[in-house]
Amino acid sequence: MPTIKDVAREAGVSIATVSYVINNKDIPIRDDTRRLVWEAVERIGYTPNVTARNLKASQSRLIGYAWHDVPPDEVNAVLDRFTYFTAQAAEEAGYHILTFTHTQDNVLDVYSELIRTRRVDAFVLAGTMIDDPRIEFLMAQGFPFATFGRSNPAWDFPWVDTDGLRGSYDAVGHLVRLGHRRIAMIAWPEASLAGEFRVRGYLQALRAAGIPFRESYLWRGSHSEQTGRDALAYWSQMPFDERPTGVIAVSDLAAIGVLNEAEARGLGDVSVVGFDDVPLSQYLRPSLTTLRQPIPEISRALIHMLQAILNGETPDPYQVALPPQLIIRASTGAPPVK
Amino acid sequence: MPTIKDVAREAGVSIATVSYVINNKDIPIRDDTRRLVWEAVERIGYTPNVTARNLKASQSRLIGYAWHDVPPDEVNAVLDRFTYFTAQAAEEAGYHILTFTHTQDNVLDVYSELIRTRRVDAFVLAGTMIDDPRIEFLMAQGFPFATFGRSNPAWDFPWVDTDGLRGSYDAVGHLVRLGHRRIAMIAWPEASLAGEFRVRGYLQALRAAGIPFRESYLWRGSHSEQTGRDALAYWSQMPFDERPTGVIAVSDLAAIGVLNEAEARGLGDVSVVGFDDVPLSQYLRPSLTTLRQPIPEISRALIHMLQAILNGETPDPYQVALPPQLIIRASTGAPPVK
DNA sequence: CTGTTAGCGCTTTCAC
DNA sequence: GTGAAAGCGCTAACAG
Repeated sequence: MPTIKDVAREAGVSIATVSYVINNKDIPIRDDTRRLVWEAVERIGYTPNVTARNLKASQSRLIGYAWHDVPPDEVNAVLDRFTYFTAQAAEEAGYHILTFTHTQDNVLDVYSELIRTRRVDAFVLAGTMIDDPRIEFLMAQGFPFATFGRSNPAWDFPWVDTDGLRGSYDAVGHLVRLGHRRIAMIAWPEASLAGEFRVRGYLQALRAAGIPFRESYLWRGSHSEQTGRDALAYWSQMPFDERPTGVIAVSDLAAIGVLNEAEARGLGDVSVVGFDDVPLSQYLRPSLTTLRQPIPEISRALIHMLQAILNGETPDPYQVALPPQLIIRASTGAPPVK
Repeated sequence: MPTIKDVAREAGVSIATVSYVINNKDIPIRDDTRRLVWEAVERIGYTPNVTARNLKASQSRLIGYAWHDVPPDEVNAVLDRFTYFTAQAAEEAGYHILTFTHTQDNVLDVYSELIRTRRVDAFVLAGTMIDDPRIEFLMAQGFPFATFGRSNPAWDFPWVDTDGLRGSYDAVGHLVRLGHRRIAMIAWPEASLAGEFRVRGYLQALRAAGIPFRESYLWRGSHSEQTGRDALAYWSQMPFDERPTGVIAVSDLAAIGVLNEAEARGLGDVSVVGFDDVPLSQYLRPSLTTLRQPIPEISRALIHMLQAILNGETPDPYQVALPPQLIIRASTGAPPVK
C-alpha cells in the first residue's frame, strides 16, 4: 500500500508538499507542482491512511451508537430506519457510525471504555428514558453527544425528538373531522415522558374541539398488544352509547391489540390510530392509520448538532421536536350512525 | 488524557516496560515492577489509545457492514436483528462494526474507499445476490469478507446462510402431518437463489410424502403482499376439491397476502406458513406460522470465519447453511374435512 | 514556494 | 530484567 512518502518520491517533491496539495491547504504552491503531485497520486493509487490521520489529529471520525437488543417478538419499527439515516447523514459530515451493544448492567462501562480508548468522537443515543443515566454520565464527562428522545426536562443537553404532542393532536383532529366525539386514548404509564407528551396532545385536541375529557377514556398500560386488548375489553363493557367510537394509541402495537380484540368481539367499526407506522401496518386488516415519525429529518438534525459540537460551536437549534406525519388508512372512518 | 509516557514516569520505569506489562507479553519482568506499573495505570487512569495501537499494527479493528436502505413500507425482518447480533459477536472477538450506506450506483466505490483508507479490516455482507458484484470485487481484491447469504455457486468464498431447503421441507412436513395433501407454494422468480433452495425443499418434501408435484401449485411472483393475494386468487378459481388446502410462502409478506385475500373471499380455512417471522406476525389474525431464521447463530458463525481469516487461517467450516426454526401458530391447522 | 523535522501514542527490536 | 530508540503514516511549524 503506497504511503505519502511514495507519492513524494514519485513526484520528486517533499512529503510536506504532498500533504499540502492533498489537503488543499492555502499554502502557495506552484500549479505545476500540484499537478505533479496529483499525477503521482493517480499513478501509484495513493489514498491517505485514516488511522494515521486520526492519530495525528487525535480523533476517530467515528460516532458511537448503541444498538439495542430487540426480543425477536418485539417491534422495533423505528430504530433500523434511524440507524440507516443516521449513518447516511454522518457520512455526509465525514463520519462513520460505530455500532456497539451492551447488556442492562454494564451500560456505562461500555460508554466509558469507548471514550477512554478514544474509539469514538461522539455518541448518538436513542431510546432515552427520563433520568437516563447515560445522559447524566456523558454530561458529567463533558463528552459530545446528542439524543433521539428527551429526558429529564431540567437537564440541558442537545436532543431531537418526535413531537408526540403534535402527533396526538393531529390524530384526534382527524377523528373529530370524521365526526367522532367519544374519543379515547391508550397511553403508557405516567413515568414515560414520550407517553405524557402524547397524552397532552390528546387533551389539548379535545379542548380545542370542545369535547370534555372523561377519565374512563384514558387507559394506561405497558407497551404490548395485550394493553390494546385490555383497553377495548374495558370500554366494551360500557353502555353502547357511551363507548368510545375512536381510539388513539400510543403505539401501533397497542392499536393492533384494539383491532384484534374488536374483531374477536365482533365490534368491527371502532376507529383506531396507531403511532410509529411499523412495517406491515399497511397490510393489517384493516390497514392501520398511524403517525409516522420523521426519522430522516431526526437523523439529519442530530448529526448537524453533533457536527456543531465537534467544531466547538453551540448547535442551533439545540433542542427540537419534529412533527410526525399522519398516514391515513382504513382503520379510521366515520363513527357508526346511531 | 494520560499516555503510556505518563504511566512510565509515574511508575518510574521505561515506556517499553509499561507496554510489556499492559499487553501481558511473556517477557521476564519482575513481579514488583509489574505491580508498580499497574498501580500507576490505576492511579492516573490510563487506557491505551486504540488509534495509536491501530496505526502501529496497521489495522482498524473495524468490520464494515453496509446498512441497506429500507423503504418505509417494506419489511426488514431480519437485518436489524442481524446487525445487533453481529455487533455483539464482533465485540467478543475484539472488533466493532462500522456501518455505512451506499446508493445503487456507487456500491463498489464505497467499498473500495473503505479499503484504501484502511478504515476497516474486513466486511460482512448481507442481502447477497447471485453474481453479486461486491463479492466479485472483494475476491479480486483479496480483501477479507464473509457473507450472510449465498451467491454464484462456482465462486469460492466464505458464507453462512439460512438453510432454506430445510425450512421449506419442514414446513411442508408440518402441513402433511396436519393432514394436508394439496400443498402449494409461493416462490420468487427463478433468478433468486434463496428462492430456489426453498422451492427445492418443497419438492423434496412432497416426494418424501409421496405427493405428486402439480405445476399449478407453484406460484412465482415478486416480494410483495400482492403476490400472495394473486396466488390465492388464482387458486380459488379451481374447483373446490382441487384447491390447495395448505400454502407455504417464500416470505411472511406473501403469506400475509394469502391470509388477507382468503379473508376477503371468505375462504377462512386455508393453512399458511410464512418465512422470516417478521415482527407482528404473531399478532396477525390468525397469528402466522412461520420459519424463523437462526440469526444469532449466523452472526456468530460469520464472525468466527472472519476471525480465522484475519488471523491468516482458513475458516472451518467455510460455508455453512443453518436450519431455520418452525414457529407454529394459528395460521396452520387441519385441512377442512370434506 | 518547498523541504526538514518533530511529534501524535504505541509496539518491538536490540543493547546493556 | 529493563531501557533507548526506531518507526507505523501523517500534519504542520519552522527554515530556507
